[in-house]
Amino acid sequence: MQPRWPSSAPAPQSTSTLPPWTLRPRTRLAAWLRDPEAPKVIHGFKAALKALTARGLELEGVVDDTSISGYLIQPDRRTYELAELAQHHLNVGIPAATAKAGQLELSFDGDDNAAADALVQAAAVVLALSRFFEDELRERRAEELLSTLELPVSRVLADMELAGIAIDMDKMDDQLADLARVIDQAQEQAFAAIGHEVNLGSPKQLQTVLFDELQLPKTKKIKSGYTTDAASLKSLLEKTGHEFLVQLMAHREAAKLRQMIESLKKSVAEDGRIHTTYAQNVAATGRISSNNPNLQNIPIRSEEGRRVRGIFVVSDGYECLLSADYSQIEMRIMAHLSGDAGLIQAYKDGEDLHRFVGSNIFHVPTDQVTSAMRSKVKAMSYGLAYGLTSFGLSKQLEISVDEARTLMKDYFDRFGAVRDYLRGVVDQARVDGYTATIEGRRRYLPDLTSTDRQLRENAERIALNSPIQGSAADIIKRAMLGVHAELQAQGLKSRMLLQVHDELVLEVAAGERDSVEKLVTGQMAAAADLSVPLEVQIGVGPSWYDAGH
DNA sequence: CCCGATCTATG
DNA sequence: CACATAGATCGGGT
Repeated sequence: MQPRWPSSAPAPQSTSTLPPWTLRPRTRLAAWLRDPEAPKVIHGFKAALKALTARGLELEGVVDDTSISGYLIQPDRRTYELAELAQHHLNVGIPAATAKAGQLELSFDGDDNAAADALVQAAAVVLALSRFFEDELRERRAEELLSTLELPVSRVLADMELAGIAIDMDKMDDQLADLARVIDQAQEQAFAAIGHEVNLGSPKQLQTVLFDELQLPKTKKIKSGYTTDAASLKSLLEKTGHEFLVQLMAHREAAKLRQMIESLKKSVAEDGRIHTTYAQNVAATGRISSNNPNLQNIPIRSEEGRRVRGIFVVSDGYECLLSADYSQIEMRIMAHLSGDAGLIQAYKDGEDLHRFVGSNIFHVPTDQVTSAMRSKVKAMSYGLAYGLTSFGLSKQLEISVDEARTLMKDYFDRFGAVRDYLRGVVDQARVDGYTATIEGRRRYLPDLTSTDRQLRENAERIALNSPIQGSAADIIKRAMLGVHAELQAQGLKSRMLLQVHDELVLEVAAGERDSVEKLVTGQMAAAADLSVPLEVQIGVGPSWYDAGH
């Protein structure tokens, strides 16, 4: 009996990013856990025990029903460990597993019994191995984060995945038909503009058309020549007014939307709903990611794209969809973390932050801040949390580097605490080797001391951003726990469906609208105790489009 | 059939 | 020469 990690194996490396392995699908896992008659558990577990023993691994502690499920619902830990297993090229004894180099995949395409068995076996493996990682968990001071935040959130996510969101198939088909018309026409006119056909979806062929045939001015260089991205096409159009560009851009946008809707259509389950899968262990900052399909990047910025949100609808028995989002949460976190008195007061006073900042750095009264000034300020304020450079700002705003530099200087002259904070974060991270969020979630950044300038500066920008983005992730996770618990406590039938980083989408049961609105606002606002208030905006409507604000 | 490159959607 | 993601398509290489 060898309960130790194989001595030949290298020690697990501490990495800043948790590996992207997921034990899927959580929807079935959640359903299985809720299944009152799940006697197959015991059978599968015994088989797992045997498989483990055969490989010289030992299970410690209580190995009854309770402790099995206890580990089954620890996806963060579970996936981390399975990934480690893969790194060590160990066969975990799961029949459906295929272990390539550096990769381990669990497949549950069989019947439910097989799926359950595989899950239980995976759980047994995790149970056997979890203690190898307890040291690292302790080292990272992450026990509380895991037990009070991530694990409870995991259960909430399981509910959300299982619920899914209803889809209006007719509306979907209408939009597809509309887009097909736009695409056909744009393609036809694009071909007419250059006198021949070309694959509009091939950047390489487009390069030939734009820069060889049409002799348009050169755009930004990329590995394969010159870029044909949207920003460049737009600037080319402004310079040349060429009809081909108009049609190409129209084609790109419509084709992209059609593709997205087609893909969403394929994701609609038997129940007429889309069930995404959330991952807690992919984004290094602590954000949740969504895949299969990704419901966190449904268009909103252009009106054409935004209409896609109209296909996400409220279902029978419910009154409406409700969208609740944090207003400027990252800026507020920056105000809080930096302790900048001016910013904090502005938020406390409920001012329009960008207008307020604009008035300060342009030295005009707030009512004389033009929309051009405001949008510059907005771009800069957001950029600060990304490690903005004057060059980057100049490109973003299409202004000179000098103007951008002046803008930043004026900002820091007025809000010095922000500059000090940003500088301090990087210095501290260099000393500690990691950054931390308000909940203590760490991101290790070994590259901060690299001699490679590119690597080091990348790490520095990551160090600036991670506490901010990560703290926002912490906060909305706390809010989700609060909303989930409070819905239950008040015996409401409304339910959370989606999370989009700073937004929650709920399906409101008949007659519950007022209480849900109050509850969600309250829980989101109270999810963290910052030196600035957390404001929550609410919208309701029959579809996600209508609930937007 | 895999994978890097390119492009684009979101916060 | 901005932070964090997911994913489609193209086209060259295995």
